[in-house]
Amino acid sequence: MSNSEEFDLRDFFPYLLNLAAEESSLDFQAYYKTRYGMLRMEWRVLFHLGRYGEMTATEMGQRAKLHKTKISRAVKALENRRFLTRHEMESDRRNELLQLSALGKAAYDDLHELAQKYNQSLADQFSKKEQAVLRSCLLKLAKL
Amino acid sequence: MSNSEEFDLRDFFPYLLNLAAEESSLDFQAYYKTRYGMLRMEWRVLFHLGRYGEMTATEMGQRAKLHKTKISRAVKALENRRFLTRHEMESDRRNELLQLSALGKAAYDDLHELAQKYNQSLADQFSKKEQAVLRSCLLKLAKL
DNA sequence: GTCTTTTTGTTACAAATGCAACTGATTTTA
DNA sequence: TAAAATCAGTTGCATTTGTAACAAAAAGAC
Repeated sequence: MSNSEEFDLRDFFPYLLNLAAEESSLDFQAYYKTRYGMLRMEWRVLFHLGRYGEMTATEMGQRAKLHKTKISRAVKALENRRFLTRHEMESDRRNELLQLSALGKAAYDDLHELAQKYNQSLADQFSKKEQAVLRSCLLKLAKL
Repeated sequence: MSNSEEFDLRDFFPYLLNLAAEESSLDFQAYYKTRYGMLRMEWRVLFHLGRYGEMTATEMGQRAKLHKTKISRAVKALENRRFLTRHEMESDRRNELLQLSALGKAAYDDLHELAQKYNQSLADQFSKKEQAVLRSCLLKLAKL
């Protein structure tokens, strides 16, 4: 029925990508979760604000391809924990400018630095050449 | 504050992997979802049984690194839809041998073939060399 | 001007997941 | 062999997510 030459899950890129994504996120996730009580979306929002400066939720949604409900909830959670503040824009009161508080910036700096080290430890498994190929393939697959 | 040489989300492998995994799964996911009403876990369980033959839930859990509750629920759903049957093992009545029904096998054959084509279309974006590097990096990252 | 449409962001409800407690079967220990 | 520990699998509950309906503000039609 199923001979050993057959197409295997280990050959199926979506499967491999999912496993690799989960596995490679675990330790970092554990850090921001236990240290700052953040969820993945909250970490992403924090990162975007820390990295690219203040912006509105819609702007972030376009940049990061995140749905507005995800952002809305992450922003609320971050606001409750005093990591960011919102400022209604006078030009259009539907828009809110999001920006990190000092607390948020401190968390960003810490996580940013850790992310960099963490990433390096992942990359160190591979040669420079492999890293470059991997990165460019992932960018293509992610349609970035 | 944040200069443009700074470490970016696009350099962060866990992030890239997550996006690539999501994006690359979308179309295939849509197929088994609309065609067979399956969830991701159900497709994985179906695939394992179709590809590797009958086995117990625990065996599958080890093979696929899936938690037993996920398997339990996926098995129940597949059983309800008549895609598989269970057989209590006489040697140890805690164990249940899972095997695909004819219906399940048909679904597996269809999805297996599609997965292969789908995978090929993903792979076609890259050179043979790149494909090999990508695959080996992902296997390492996934700790397989 | 006011009526309709679009846009920003929130909320409500259903589905999916993770974790821990549970049942029933088997093995170990004393 | 009786009590305790272990193991396979299930269920319940709390958390997270996805979808769609929603309210408020702004823009456009007329």
